[in-house]
This record gives sequence, structure tokens and C-alpha cells, in this order.
Amino acid sequence: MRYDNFAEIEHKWQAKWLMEKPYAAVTGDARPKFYALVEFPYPSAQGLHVGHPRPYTGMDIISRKRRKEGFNVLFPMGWDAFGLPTENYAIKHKIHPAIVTAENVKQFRKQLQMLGFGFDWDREVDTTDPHFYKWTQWIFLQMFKNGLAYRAEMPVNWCTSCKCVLANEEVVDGVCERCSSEVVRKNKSQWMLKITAYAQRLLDDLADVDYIDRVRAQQTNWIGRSEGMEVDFATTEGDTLRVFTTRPDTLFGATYMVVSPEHGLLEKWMPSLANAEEVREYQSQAAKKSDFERTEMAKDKTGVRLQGVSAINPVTGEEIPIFISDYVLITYGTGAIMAVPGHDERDWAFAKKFGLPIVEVIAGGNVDEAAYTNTDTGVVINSGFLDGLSVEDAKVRVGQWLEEKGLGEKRVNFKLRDWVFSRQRYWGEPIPIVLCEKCGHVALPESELPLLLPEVENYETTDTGESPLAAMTEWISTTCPQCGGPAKRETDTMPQWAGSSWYYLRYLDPKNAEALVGKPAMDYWHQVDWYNGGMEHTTLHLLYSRFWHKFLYDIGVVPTKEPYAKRTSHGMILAEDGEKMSKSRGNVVNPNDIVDEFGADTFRLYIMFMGDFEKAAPWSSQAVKGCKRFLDRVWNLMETKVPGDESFSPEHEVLLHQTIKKVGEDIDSLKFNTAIAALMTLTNTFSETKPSRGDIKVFLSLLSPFAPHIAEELWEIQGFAGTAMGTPWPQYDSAKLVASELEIAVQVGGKLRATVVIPLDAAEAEVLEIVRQNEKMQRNLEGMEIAKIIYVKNKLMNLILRPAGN
RNA sequence: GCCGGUGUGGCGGAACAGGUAGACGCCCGGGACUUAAAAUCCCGUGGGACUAACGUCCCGUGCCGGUUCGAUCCCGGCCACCGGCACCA
Repeated sequence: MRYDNFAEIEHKWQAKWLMEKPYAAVTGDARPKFYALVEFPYPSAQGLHVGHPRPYTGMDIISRKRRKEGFNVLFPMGWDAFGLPTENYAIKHKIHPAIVTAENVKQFRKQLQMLGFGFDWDREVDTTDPHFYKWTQWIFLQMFKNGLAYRAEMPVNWCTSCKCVLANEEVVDGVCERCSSEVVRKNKSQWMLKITAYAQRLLDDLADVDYIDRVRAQQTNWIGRSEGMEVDFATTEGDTLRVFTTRPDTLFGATYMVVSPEHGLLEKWMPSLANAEEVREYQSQAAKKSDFERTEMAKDKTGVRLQGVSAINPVTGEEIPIFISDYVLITYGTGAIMAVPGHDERDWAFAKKFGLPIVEVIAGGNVDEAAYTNTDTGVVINSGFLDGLSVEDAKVRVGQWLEEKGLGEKRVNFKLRDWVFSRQRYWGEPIPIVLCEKCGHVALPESELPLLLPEVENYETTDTGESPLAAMTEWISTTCPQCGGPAKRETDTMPQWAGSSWYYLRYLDPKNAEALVGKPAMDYWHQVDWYNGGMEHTTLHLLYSRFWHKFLYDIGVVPTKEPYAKRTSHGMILAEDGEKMSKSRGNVVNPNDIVDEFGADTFRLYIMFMGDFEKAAPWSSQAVKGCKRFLDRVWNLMETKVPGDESFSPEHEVLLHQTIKKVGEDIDSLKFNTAIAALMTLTNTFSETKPSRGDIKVFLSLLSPFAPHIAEELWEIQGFAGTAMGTPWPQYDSAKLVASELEIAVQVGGKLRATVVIPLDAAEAEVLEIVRQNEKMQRNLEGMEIAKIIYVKNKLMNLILRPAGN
């Protein structure tokens, strides 16, 4: 019989699980705790897509194994529901985003339950729920009070036709995604969060967490710490032009300087510039460029030389030209650089283009051909008192010299920038701040939280680029909490990243009205043990939430410095054609179709079996069948009760122990594909020699994390005690992992020539004797003598031969 | 341009830590069952040469070289593809 009544069986168990709540996490339980987390989804109108369940299934399998190992597991789910698509849908269909969200959430929840995930549904959170965002606002207020939230002028993308602020995502090829009109950069005063204050700690504490290498590397590079010096250059206008450099050792080679188009000194110099017009034109061109264009990897360097102002190289005393160019960014360092074309590739390219002198100050390369950037072996030349020093020594020496003269100081710089926290949008958390004419920006009292989103007529940004909330005159007008005078509410809202920066904490105590998390829950769970999520969230979400967590640690809300003890990542599921699945390409696979045709267990097995969990893998509608056939075979073998005791059959004993070991280790290292392959291998041998009752029991116990419905059904049919999911994870006996005899390879000069069967752990002499008896080897050995034997126990014997008798 | 990753049969992918390359699955071919088909079960399945056959040998993990008794794995140099990017001084 095939396993064709899967729909009925899966519904039966899902209904039972909803009733009996076997996945409920118990705060304060005596068992050791294990908090498994997956990134909560954005509930879009399209519903669940086959990409979502891949990480959920992976962590579900791990959670189920941990439960069987005796852990009190917390595996929660929720909704990251604020955001653009819902807002755009609301604008288009004139439906309140809250209603759209509720419908989408309902659909997502139903689909997730259909897949049999062991989420604790009593802990569901929703970032758009005022009971939740009350605490998002609360955290913002604490940051404001601690000086981590501040106002700054920042450029935004402005669509000249829609007259609204666009997210980077809405700017496609420099034009508005919706109307294809020109997008320009416009400065706007915005709320910023000072993540840079935590840069060093975000970097240092990576040492204390278990993140996979590529996540750690990406975070490290994003934070981008570099040690160098700030050096002051005098100018012919009598100012000081300060630069940051990591290579003060090359100071003698600095033949020109470059400032960013936004540099503050430019305005002051303007009257002295012979080509002020040209400079202004360059500035306005640079300002027009979107972030995307400006950072696009221009092959050609552009720039304008300032005519009438130059700088003095402090060590050579030479006058050197100053340029303005957009390859220098105002947001990094001091917004100005000293250019050393001999030893920096970008400076070299720029110098070649503008015909500037290139001076070699580190020996070892040929600066006429290319910049020489090797710092390890180079020796300093053409550099006065630095001549003959290594790069490293020269850095120290010139540093001392600059410090003595008061011309420079040591400085650590980070690439990491502060976080622009304002959005001119409706569907986000209102920022709980009022602007008082007398007192300035004032925090709302905590007693007034949550500050609810008001009902508005229109969800679109206003013509002036303000949030839709700006049109709510009644809501805006308020009184200052500090002086009681007239004041206005902040009308910007928070970005989608806000709620997701702390949601994992709310799962610990989701219904607490008095605190973000109550003390008992915080003390018991304290940290996520294992967080799996996409690589695309490595630099933004993951870093933002680490930042918020550290802040909460500093103000005594959480007991740990880091939110996640362990972070792993999964690969994307691609469409059958190897391309990304997307609605526009029309290649999206809907999980509902697969579940209808094959069942949830087959679906779960396939997305885990399809390839390496950590790498991208294309969908195959053909290959799904293989997993269904596997379950058919399992069903066929076990659908009638097998009598007997619960011991292993002698024929399968070794393989069973091997499989227990393999499946267990593979789950813990995310190798779900090979774990399933091992279960398939076991099933194949069961087809040859029927499994005993004991064999079946262990098999179902191993299968249950992957395919929980069929495992429970067969468990019930066999009449085993309890449930498959509740039965302890099987243990293997190391002594029984290997048979008494095994086959090893015999090589001659490293090439396979034969295989022989030897007793386990046989000694070299014994194996050699067996090899000499082997017919094939006798042919190989004829007329030869053995010069050398390499024997690897239980693996192979490699013989090095030479002609006999010489 | 920079950073990160990946290249293994017709396909998805295995191969602990340098030790029998291709587990497991898909596709495909042959057979059994069937009036027939589907489903199922059994057998075969990296390429090539030789053999009536049992078999035997050669080649083979993107390319070129190196280390080693032995390399998909380590080292050097290329090529291709994928992903990310904030030209980071």
C-alpha cells in the first residue's frame, strides 16, 4: 500500500498538537533550556513561498531533536509586519494596513501550521500590535535619554514627480520605481541612532559568540576598524585641512589632496577660487547622484582642481594641489584625504588621469607601472628622516614626529555609520517625541506609551516630503511634557528594522503588560542559543539587534552582552531554472501545491534533502517524488503491527548504530541532506531483510524530527508507548558501530589495484599476508619486491614496488 | 574595482581530519507484473579501450603547475559563474 491517506493523517496530528500543545515552552522548568530562533517573516499578501520553510524546517528538526534529548525548548514564531509592501497595498486598494496585515498573518499562520512546525503558538508576537510596539517606543526613549538618538541632516531619495521620499529599494537605476521619473538627493533632518558608539564592542564581542565564519567575516568587514592617524595640512588660505590616513609612513609621497564635494572648507575658499563656477557645478552634479550612482564603481575618476588654494605637505614643505572629487566620501574619516599615488591604487589612477606627480616612497615596486601596495617587505625611501625604515617602523617614527609638532594624532576609524532611523511613512511605529518651541525635542512620558498610530485619510507621503501623519493636525498638536506649552508631535515613523531589533526578547514573556520582559523569564531564558537566518541580514538586522541588545544590557534590562550565542545561515531556494524565484519571473513554487499533492512530510523531507542547507539549491518538481517514494516504502514496511520485543535484529544492528550516530551528528551540523540519505539507506536494507519491532521503533524515533506526522501515525499503529516525538533520542553503542570484518583498499604506488577483506583492527603483518594471498596482487607482485609499505589501519595498504633482485 | 562564496556524472548532490571519487535521490535504459497504461518491484547507469564471456586496463573532481607513497581536499598561478558592496584613504 502506498501512503496515500497522508492528508487525513496530517490533519489528525496537527489538530491534536494544537489542542495538546506538546511544543509549549515552560518558563522556569527544571530541564535545561534551549532557545531556537528563526527570522520571523514579513507577512506579505503573496503568502508563504517555498523559500520560507527551509530555515524553519531546519530549526524545527533541531528543536525536535533537542526536545527528545531532554531540553525545555523555546521555538517561537511571529510577524515582522510593519513595512512598505503592506503600505503600498493599502494605498492602492484603500484598505487600512492593519486590516491587510491581519489577513496576511492569518494566511501565513495557516500555512505554517499546515507544515507541522513545532512552534509555541501561545508566544506569537506581531510588531504592529500596540502591546508590542509600546516597548519598541520605550527602547527608543531610553536611547534618546542616553544620548544615542539624535537629529542630523541626511540625504533622502526624492522623486521629483511623486513628490515623495523613496527607500533605496524603490530607486531602480536612478529613477523612481513607480513613475520612472528622476530621483534626486534632498537633505532632510532625520533621527539617527548612534550605533558607532558601540562599534568597538560590536567587533570585540564577536570573539564571545559562535557565528559561522562567513557571518563573522562580513560583520567584521562591515564594522571596518582601521588604525591610522589624523594629520593636519596647512593651506595657503591659512586654514588647517585635516585628513585621516592609515599610511602616515607615506607622507613624503603625498603629492596632492582630495576633499569630498560636501567638505565644509569649500564654502570658505569659494571667493578665492578662480574656478568657483566649475567647483559649484561639480558639487551640484555630485549632489544629484543617488547613493547608488555615486558609489557605483566608476571606472573613470572625476574631479576638479581648486585653482587658488593649495596645501602644504608638512614634511616636505612643498605646496601641493587640492582637488574635489566624489570618490572621497564626507561620511568616512574627515571627508578629505592626502593622496599618495605611488602606493594607493585609486590615487594612482587619479594621478595618471590628471597628470600629477607620482613619487616612490616605498621601494620594491615600479610606480610608473602601478601603485605598489605591499606593506610587508617594503623599505621607505625618498623620505628624509624615515629613509631605510620598514613600513611598520616608519609609521611609529612619523607618528611621534607629528605628535611632537602637534600636527597629528593617532586615531581609530570605523566604516560603520550611524543608523538613519526616520521614515516619512505611515506604517511604522510613531516616534514618541514632541517638539516644543521652548524646550526643543522632548521625550513623551513613558506613561503615555504606546503612542498609537492615528487613523489617517491617506497613507501617502505629503507633497513636502513629510510623513502622512503630518496631515493630522489634531493629532500633531499637543502640549510639551516638560513646560506644558504648545508642542508638536514627531510625524516620522520608525523603520522596519526597529521591531526586529528586539523581537526575540518579547517571545520570552509576550503578554507582559508591565515590562518588556519579566524578570523570571529573562533570568531563565537569558539568550538565544541558536539563531538561523539569511546571509542578507548579516550586516543590517543582525548588527542592529546586537547593538540594541548591548544597549539594553548597559541599562540593565538584559543579563547578557550578546543576544545570540550561535548564528548559522541557510542558502536560497532557486527556481527550477536556477534563477531567483520572483513574482515577476512567474517561477514561484507555492508550498500549498506541494502539500496538496504529496503531503507536508514529503515537502519537509524534500526541502531538507534537496541539497546542502547552507548553499543555494534549485527546486526540482521531479525530485520531490523521490521523497514521497521513500515515505511510501516506509509506510509499506510498517503499516501493520510487527510483533516481538523491542530489541534490534542481528542483521541490522550495526547499520542501526551507524545510522543513529550519523543522523544525530548530521542534524547538529546542519547536514540534513545526508541524514535523510542515511535513513533512506536503512529503509533500503529493511526492504531486503524485514525490520524487527525494535528496528522500527528506533527508525521512527529518528524519522520523527523530519517527518513528524507519519512517524506519530506509525508509532501509534505499532502500539509503542507514548509518542515518537516524546521518546528520548536513541543512543548508539560505539562498540557496535563496526562489523568484525571489513574491506580495505590495496594500492601499488598510490593506485588502486585490489580490495581485500580483513579482520577489524588487523595488524600490518596480518594484512600483508592477506594481500600476498590475493590473486590480483600476486600478479602485481610478480618479479617485484616491496620497497615500502604504507598501512593505514582499517583503511588501506599502499605498496611501493621495485624490480626484484637489483 | 573591492569583499565573500562556488566549480565533482545527463541533473541535485556525497566523500570524517590528505587514504577505494560519485553515497542518497532524480532522470534515463532493460526486465517482471498487467489486455494495456499508470503505480510498484528487480537489474543497469562517469567516459573510453580490449574481451565470446568472467573480466582487464586507461582517463576522470574548472584549467596549468607544485608538495606527497597517495590530492576533490594542501600550496602557487589562472579561468568561469554566483552573491554582497558604503570607491573606506
